[in-house]
Order: sequence, then C-alpha cells, then structure tokens
Amino acid sequence: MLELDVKSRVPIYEQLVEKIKELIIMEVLKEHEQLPSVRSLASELTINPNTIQKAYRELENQGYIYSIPGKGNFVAPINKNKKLEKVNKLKEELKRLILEAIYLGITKEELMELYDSVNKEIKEGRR
Amino acid sequence: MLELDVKSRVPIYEQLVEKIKELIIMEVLKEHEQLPSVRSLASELTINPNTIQKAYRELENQGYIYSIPGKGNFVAPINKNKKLEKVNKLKEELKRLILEAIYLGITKEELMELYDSVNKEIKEGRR
Amino acid sequence: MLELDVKSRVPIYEQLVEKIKELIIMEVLKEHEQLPSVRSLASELTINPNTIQKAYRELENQGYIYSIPGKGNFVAPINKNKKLEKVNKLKEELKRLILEAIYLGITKEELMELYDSVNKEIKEGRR
Amino acid sequence: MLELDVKSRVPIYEQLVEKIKELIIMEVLKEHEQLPSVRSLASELTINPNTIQKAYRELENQGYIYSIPGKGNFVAPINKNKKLEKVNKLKEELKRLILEAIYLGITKEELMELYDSVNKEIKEGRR
DNA sequence: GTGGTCTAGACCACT
DNA sequence: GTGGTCTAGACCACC
Repeated sequence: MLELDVKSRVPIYEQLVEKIKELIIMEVLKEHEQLPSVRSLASELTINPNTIQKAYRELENQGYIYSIPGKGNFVAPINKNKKLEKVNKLKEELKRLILEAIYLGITKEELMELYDSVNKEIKEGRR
Repeated sequence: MLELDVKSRVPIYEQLVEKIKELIIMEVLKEHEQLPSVRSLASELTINPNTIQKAYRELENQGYIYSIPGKGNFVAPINKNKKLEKVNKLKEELKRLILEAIYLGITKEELMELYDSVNKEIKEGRR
Repeated sequence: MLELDVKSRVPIYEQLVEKIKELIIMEVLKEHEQLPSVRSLASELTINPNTIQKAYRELENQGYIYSIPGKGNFVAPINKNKKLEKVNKLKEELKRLILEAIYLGITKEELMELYDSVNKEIKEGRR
Repeated sequence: MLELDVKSRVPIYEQLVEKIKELIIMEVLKEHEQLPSVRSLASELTINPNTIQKAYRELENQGYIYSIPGKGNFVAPINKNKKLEKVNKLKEELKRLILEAIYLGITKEELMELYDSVNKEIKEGRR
C-alpha cells in the first residue's frame, strides 16, 4: 500500500506524509480511524521509527491527524477544507505543466486523449 | 527578470535552472544568444559566482546551453530528439497528475478550462 | 588504489570519475555497494570534500552511482540500454582511432596483437 | 582542410597543433614547405592571430616546424622519430580503449570488423 | 574579461 | 555521520 522510494531525492518522511494525506483525502482512511502504530509501521516498512514519528508529527501539524498520547494516532475529521486546498494545489501544478506542454507544442486534443487514457485505465482496474 | 527566493527549500541554483530553462523554451533567449557572464549575473543577483556556475553547468548537462571557456555561455540549438524525449517525459508527468486529479473528482471539463486559461495567459503575454 | 596526479592538466574530479568508472565497469565495485563517504575519501586523498562531491555528482549524472542523502553513495545497477549506448560510443571512438592508425601504417595484425596483449594483462590480473 | 570546433572543450590552439601535426606526419605538408602566414591563416579561419601564433610556437617547441624571422614558418625535416613517437602514443590510446571494450564484452572479431569497415571506407574514398 | 577548478569553512536536513 | 548547498577567495588557461 505504502510504496516508498528510498532512492528518491525527496525525504522518506515527506513521501510518507504525502501518501497518507492522499489516503485520507481519498477517504480510504476514514474519520477517527486509527493509524498503524509507529513501531508496527516502522517494522513493516523496515524504516527507522524516528522517521515515522516525524511524518506523524508533520501530519498532525497540518491537521490531517490527531494524536492521543498512550492510545495512538487517528484521522482528523475536518476533511472538506483540506480537500479543497489539495485540489487547488494540484490545479496549480497542472497549470505549470500545461504551460510547458503548450510551449512544447502539445495540443488540447492530446491533453484530452491523456485524460481519457488515464480514465480508461482506472475503469479497467489497472490502476 | 530572474526572481529568486533565497529562503525557499529548493536550492538557489535549481531555481535558476528552472527560470532560465523557461526563458529558453519560451524563446525569450534565442539560439546561440549569449547568457550573462557568471560574474555579472552573480553580482546582479548578489549571489556567489560558484552558485551561478553550478546552475550553468546543470543547464549544459541537460543540453539547454553550451559553454565556450574564455568566451561565455550560449543557448544551445533545439535538438529534435531532445525535444521528443522531453515531450514524452512531460506526458508521463501529466498522466500522473491527471490520475490524482481524477481521484480528487476533477472533471475533464475542468482540465479543459485549465488549458484554456493558461493558453489565454500566454496569448495576452502575461507569461 | 586511487592514484591521482594533482599536477596533471586534467582536473582532479575528472580523474576521480574515470578511475571510479573503471572500478565499476570491472566490477571491483559491485551493484548497490557503498562507496567511501565524501569526507572519508577526501581526508584519505588529502583533497577537498567539495572536489569529491563534484566527482560523485558527475558519476550520478552519468548513471554510474546513485546517492541517498544522509546515507551515502552507492553503485547503480547496470542498465542494459546504458550499456548498449556506451558500447556504441566506444565503437565510434575506436573507429576514429583506427582511422588514424591506418594512416600511420598500423596493420590489422598489430591491432590484433594489441588486443591480445591487453587481454593477457587482464587474465594475469595485472589490470 | 583545417576544421576546428569552437564549441569543443579542447582549446583552439591545441586543436590547430594536433591537426597540423597530423598533416606533417602524413606528409601532406612536406619537409621545408612553408606554412601559411599567421595573418592569412587567422583571417581564413576567422580566428584571433594570437591563437595561431601560439599554435605555431607550440609546434616549434615540439620540433615539428622551424621559424625564420621575417620569412615565415616551415616544416622541420626530422619526421622519423616524431612519427614513431606518434605511433606509440596512438597505440597507448588504443590499448586504453580496448581495455574498456573488453570489459564491455566486445570481442576480437568485432574489433576486426571495425578495422575492416574503416579500411573499406578509406579505399572507397569516403574518408 | 571569460569560464573552470580548487580550497576552506560553514550550515542544513535526513537517518 | 551522511550528502547537499552556499560563500569567499584564490589561481589558471584561453581569447
């Protein structure tokens, strides 16, 4: 589920944050659901527990999860605003890429084709 | 022209690379045009010359500019294979983002709107 | 192991790149093996760490090693396409040299002798 | 005849030295033959006369040409040793490349094929 | 004046 | 302790 790329330049804890954020926004992880414990996740991913800790703390700071000392970490309920925020960020990224794409001569039609092909892959369950 | 954010987490030299790349792709900088010298750009941006060097070196590695020691740095002619390669890489990135977008509920129409708005910005010369 | 000529006109970092490349191609350094740390190699060779950095960076660009910040530099697995590419580049270089050789009157037999002598040196472990 | 690559990393004067050396060794330029004047060559190649000067001085130092002040530069007669020297240098380069070639799995047969193909190109006058 | 290399020394983030 | 970035300052070769 949580695929990490240790060779990547982006820090592991940040990859974790992004992945978990996504699971929360997609509502794969539901409100108040408990997250795996630091230790269990660390051993599962064969990663230093400190790294997991750092990711959880970051998620807490950003308001995606809350922590109950002695009990564990749980998904926070305020998903709506977070989702909008994420959508906007994604749109900004898309605009940047589309800008480059236009300069490289990619047409609107090609972009639509890309959308359709991705959509098809999803429906066929390949993604 | 070249606005840098020294406080950003992304290294200065990389910001430079991206900015200059964009100028080249947008053909603000034309083929074989000479770039500002390492030292002059350094003093203009109040940045260490080594940092500029690093950026120029990176641009050279990526095939955007070429350097003639003792003369200066110049915009490389656009290589067709390089361009095709870039287009493919960009399309892969786009697919990745579109995949996320779909999961977040962004529709084809919204994507088209993004394309149009970017396109409009270009034509109005705001980019 | 790594003999450098500081007086040479070819930059130290480039000498390093070539030496290390050879060690990797000869599989003295195996896939995913860790290279000496920037600092340790620097102090061992009594060279500035930045110079080692530059060499490692160059090796990474050329796809020979990969770097995990905070962990170290490691030998990259051999990519088949990369290898093919290298073979072709090498053959082009060889053709250029053979062309010169023919003009200087070197015969096919002499070339074969060269091949055999190099091959012998390898088998005797002198290389 | 004298093709120079201004974009190349190797200095122009050195490219000149190498090219002229080759012409002398190939005996395209014969003993005591006069070389083009600094000025004429400079204007022909659209290059700074100082650069030509430097090349000629270097050739004189290496014993390939001699200079008669007020008259010009001429090809030196002692070609035999120079040729042997050049052959040996070429053989060393070839050995280095063959070493790499062997590690990349190039066989003796392939090397022979390269020789034949180059030889054929020469005879067909394509080179 | 141009780019290129190297050193010394500092600071940061990640593990 | 690891790599990565940046600065300040020096020296060299080329044109």
